[in-house]
Amino acid sequence: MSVSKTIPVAWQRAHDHGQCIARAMDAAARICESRGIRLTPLRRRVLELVWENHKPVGAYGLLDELKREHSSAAPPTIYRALDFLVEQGLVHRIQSLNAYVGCNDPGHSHKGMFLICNDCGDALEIEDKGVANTIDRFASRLGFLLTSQSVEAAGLCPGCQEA
Amino acid sequence: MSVSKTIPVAWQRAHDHGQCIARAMDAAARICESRGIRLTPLRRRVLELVWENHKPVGAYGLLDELKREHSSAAPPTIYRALDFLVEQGLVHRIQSLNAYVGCNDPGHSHKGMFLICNDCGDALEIEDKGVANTIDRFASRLGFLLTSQSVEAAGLCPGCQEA
DNA sequence: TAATGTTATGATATAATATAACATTATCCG
DNA sequence: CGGATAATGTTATATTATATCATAACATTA
Repeated sequence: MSVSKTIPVAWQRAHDHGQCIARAMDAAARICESRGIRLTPLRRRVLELVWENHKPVGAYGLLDELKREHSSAAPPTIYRALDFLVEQGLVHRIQSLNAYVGCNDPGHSHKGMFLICNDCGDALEIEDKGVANTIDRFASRLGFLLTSQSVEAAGLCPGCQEA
Repeated sequence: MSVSKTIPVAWQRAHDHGQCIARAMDAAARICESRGIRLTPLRRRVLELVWENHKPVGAYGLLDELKREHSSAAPPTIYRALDFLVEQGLVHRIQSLNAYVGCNDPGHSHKGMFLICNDCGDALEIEDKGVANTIDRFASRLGFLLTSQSVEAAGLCPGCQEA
């Protein structure tokens, strides 16, 4: 991992993926196992492709990659796999980009929040109970029954500000 | 305005549009005037159409409405007008719906937050400094330079829970 | 008011994203 | 095994958004 004096350590640490793919695949296998649902080879491969990109990637980008090794793949192929992975919380959908990114911490339900760099396209997933709780409070005060929430912020990451 | 015993007053109040269209059009005219930019008849009419829908409406829905009175309208026509209105903060784009809704409180920059009903499709804009500030703090701690944020929560509004 | 630059709109085409619908194959479970 | 369910294959199409170039309206200055 390279080091910069001007980029906050917190950001660098948040981006230190390490063995993230292997860990993510292991976690996915365990989660599906424990839920009695099927992480088929196709779904597994799509999850790998999402992780291999290391940043949000669109459905058609993934489809192109998948086609190289799986010639029958078509739009429904990739959308079904992505729908499954998102439902199981293994992948997040970034609404503002129409793109998908691996969930850093699958398994226990959590409300994703993303910092998205408009320059390099990277997206950092942040775990924060404060925002989620504030939204929950608002909703319940208004009698609104929440089922999902999406928090996305865009701007420039530390690295892209330097350049 | 109809009254329900089980729907929180806060929600009902938030939905009491009253003379909202007229007010919104006046506000838009004043804002554009003060900024030295042009609220052309086309842009003005698109803003009215957004408001007349009273809930988030897609670009092609607006286009169909616009075409009835403006036969030359095509996709770029509506997207240009919407881009302008969003840039000026007169209209919000709901990312999770690919739809547009009038801004309740244009002029002074504010971070929109929306409660979106999956049943009736209505979206309530909420003004909240808490969420925005939390996101700001996170970003600055990580050295991330924020330029925009989008907070959207989905579920069932009080009315649709009753049904 | 003619020349020029700038902004807005017209018009056509196409890109990019997502789903419908139905056929076929694989897996589960009695 | 055999019937039910779930997953994938296949084709077609719907929906959302942008690229591109041409023309028109408006603004600025001479």
